[in-house]
Amino acid sequence: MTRVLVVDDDPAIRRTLLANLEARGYEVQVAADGRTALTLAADRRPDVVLLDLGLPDIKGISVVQGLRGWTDVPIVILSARETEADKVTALDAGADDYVTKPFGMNELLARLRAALRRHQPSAAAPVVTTPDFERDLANRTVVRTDGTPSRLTPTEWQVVEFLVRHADQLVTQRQLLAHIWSSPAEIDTSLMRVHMAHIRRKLEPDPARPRYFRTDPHLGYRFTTGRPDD
Amino acid sequence: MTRVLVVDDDPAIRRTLLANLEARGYEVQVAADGRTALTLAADRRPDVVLLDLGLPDIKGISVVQGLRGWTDVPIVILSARETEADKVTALDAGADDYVTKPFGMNELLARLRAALRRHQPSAAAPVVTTPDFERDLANRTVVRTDGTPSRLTPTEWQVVEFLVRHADQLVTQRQLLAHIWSSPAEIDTSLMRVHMAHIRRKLEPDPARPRYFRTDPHLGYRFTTGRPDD
DNA sequence: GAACCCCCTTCACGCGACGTGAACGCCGGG
DNA sequence: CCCGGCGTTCACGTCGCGTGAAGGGGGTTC
Repeated sequence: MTRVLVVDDDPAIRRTLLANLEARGYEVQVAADGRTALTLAADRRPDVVLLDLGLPDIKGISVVQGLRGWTDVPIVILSARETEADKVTALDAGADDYVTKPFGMNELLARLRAALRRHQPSAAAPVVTTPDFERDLANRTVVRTDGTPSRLTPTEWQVVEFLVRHADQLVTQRQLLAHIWSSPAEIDTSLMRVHMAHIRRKLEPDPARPRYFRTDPHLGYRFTTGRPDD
Repeated sequence: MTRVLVVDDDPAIRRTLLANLEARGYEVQVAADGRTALTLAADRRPDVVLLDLGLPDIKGISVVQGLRGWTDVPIVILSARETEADKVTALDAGADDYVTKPFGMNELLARLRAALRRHQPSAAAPVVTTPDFERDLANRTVVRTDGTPSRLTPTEWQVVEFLVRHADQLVTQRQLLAHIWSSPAEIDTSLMRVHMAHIRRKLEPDPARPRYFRTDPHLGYRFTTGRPDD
């Protein structure tokens, strides 16, 4: 059963979406404000999020950022604002699609299907444990076995998330730039290097000789839990 | 460099898109009709396709279907038609996004970035295997059967790639120089010799007596998986 | 509204890996 | 015996990568 999280402060729209989605066999959760949305998303793990940008408590954009800090769940924006700047901001924050109100229900459903279709559900468990540290998804912290906890910034978290999701696979610089920075060409890799240095300092037992976050020269990086072999 | 395939029969729109995309660092290919688009897509393997639905020869929808038959490349539809039915048809045929003309360039670019961001290039990895080593295309590594993995530098990889693609065929020095170093004449072959030595040292069981990367005196090299016969 | 703080980004520098050219030794053929 | 092609080694310049430090922008707090 596909789970949809609907976030909108307008009860009428919530009702309409709920009815239409359930009629088509989706399992629907609803939230009226941003905080509830973030909590529900973490708790129920929806397969797709329908998000209204005009929320009472926190900005819709913050909800996008909050979600993107730890999940790749598809996000379809619903908004009455239709200026280009609004759309660009939301899409670059990590949203997958942007539909302006008033919207046609059939089009919305088609865009929903498109978003679901291209999303490959993350294969592995969101919790990763290595001999040296453990990733705590809930509070976005990492606990090292020597006791010292460490906190990752949003960007660092995204990089770790992406690498962990492709464990033992090569992740090219290009993939990272495209996925996290939406950068068309590999114009500048220095940013990545800085963030990788920060990540290693926080997670690696010996940052100078990385065991988990390895470098593939001229290609990219890879996360591996394997033996420390060289 | 990210490659974009632009498909539109209107020269003015092609020009506009070409200029804007190239200004942002994309590598752009253009096609004015559906057949050209399909050929170009198969030939050049773009990272994303911008497709106008109103084409002279075949229906835009057919282009979407033709592409989806063998590739997951993101497709962003550009169309003057804005009825819901058109959008639903295109999206359900496999398109990733649908933008109606006239469109804002910034929004289009943002949607392009979004489409690129969520697309994970499929790792279709033809693997070459010999009794002594195995070439892993996705990971850009070579694993020798004795267990020791080996990493090829970019130049070495190019040479191996070229030779393997012409397995059991003679590859002349001139071909190698032209393809990898873009040197018109065989001014200097010492470079090749150095790189061949490196490759053999990394891959051959006995570098002094090459089994896979053989020399054809006065002519060039050849890669063969056959028996060690002489 | 102003002072903070966090975090992303940019720059400079050192180090090691890689590509390149040249020199040398080996071998087979003329 | 000379000569040319090939494999190997070495030195040097360049580039990619890791690291430290500083700038600046957005959000939060009072």
